[in-house]
Amino acid sequence: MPTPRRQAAAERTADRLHSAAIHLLRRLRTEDDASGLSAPRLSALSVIVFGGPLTLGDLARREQVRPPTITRVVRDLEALGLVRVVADRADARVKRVAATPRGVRLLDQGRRRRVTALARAVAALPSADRRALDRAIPLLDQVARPAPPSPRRPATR
Amino acid sequence: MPTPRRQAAAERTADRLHSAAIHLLRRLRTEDDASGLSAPRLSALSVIVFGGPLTLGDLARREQVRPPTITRVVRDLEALGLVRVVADRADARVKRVAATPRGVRLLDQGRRRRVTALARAVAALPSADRRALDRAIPLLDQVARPAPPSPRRPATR
DNA sequence: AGTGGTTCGTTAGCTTAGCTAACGAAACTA
DNA sequence: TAGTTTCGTTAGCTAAGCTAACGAACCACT
Repeated sequence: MPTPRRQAAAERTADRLHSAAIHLLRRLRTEDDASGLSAPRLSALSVIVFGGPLTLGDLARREQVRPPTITRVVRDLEALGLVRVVADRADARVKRVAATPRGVRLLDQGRRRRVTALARAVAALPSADRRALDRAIPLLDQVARPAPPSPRRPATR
Repeated sequence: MPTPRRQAAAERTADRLHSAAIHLLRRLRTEDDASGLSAPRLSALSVIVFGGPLTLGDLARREQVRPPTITRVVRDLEALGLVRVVADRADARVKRVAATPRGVRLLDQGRRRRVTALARAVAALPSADRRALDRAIPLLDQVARPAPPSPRRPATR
């Protein structure tokens, strides 16, 4: 494919991908209700569960939001008994946040529900379509990755 | 494929898709600012541009939001001079919304800017991968769609 | 011709989740 | 010890979603 046409085709793909991602996210969000947690809270909880005890600043960076947003999310999650905030012994400015057993349990159930709804839709596809989807997922992750400094893949652990 | 294994495979696919969608959306969100339009507005404008004149109800369904949300989005897009709302001649209840030339232009420019990074990543893929990705996008939209009443695709125009 | 239900879109008002600006407390530096 | 930086919070704004309630237009059926 000549370069200009290839570029145009890539932009069309990127545009449709953008739209599809928005729609998919909306769809997933409707499943959040069942868990009782909204998407941002679930996402933060997920990071806390898998990321171990984190400072609030780290959590904000991982979630790509500003500190005040994290303050509120953590406050709410704590009020729900899903996380526990403890003072750092070495530095009195920082707070560390960790998941409670209840938080871990709820995350797992919530995620399962979300995935299950999606899985039903996936299972309803003809098998050729399922294979096509399966094959595309690593590509999604790849294009979602921030532009690497070198064209060569830098041995990502 | 036997049903239990098929179900398990679908759950794996759904799980990975869930994760990929989150990553992709985060990545895209960082590019949104350049266009001057928020993601929901851009998405609605895109549907209007490519979907021809639409009723507000149709637009709401396509965007998977409730009517009041669309009322507001369209009002704002109209105030920005990007779309035009006209009365339907046959039915005085409905309104049709179409893109203005400025809307088309802005979508194109905004889209171009916004998806450039993504398009670069897409263009960097081997052509077989690009084809695979392209093929999967309608499937993403399909699994994102709320569960249809019948398993048979109902001849969608 | 009217009457009763249905559909389309809007208005009102609420919630959630993001942001910036400003600030206090703690830590670091010189 | 005095100034600067860092961490998190508070205050207050905006965007974007929702439900409930409603008016206007249409449709069906006497």
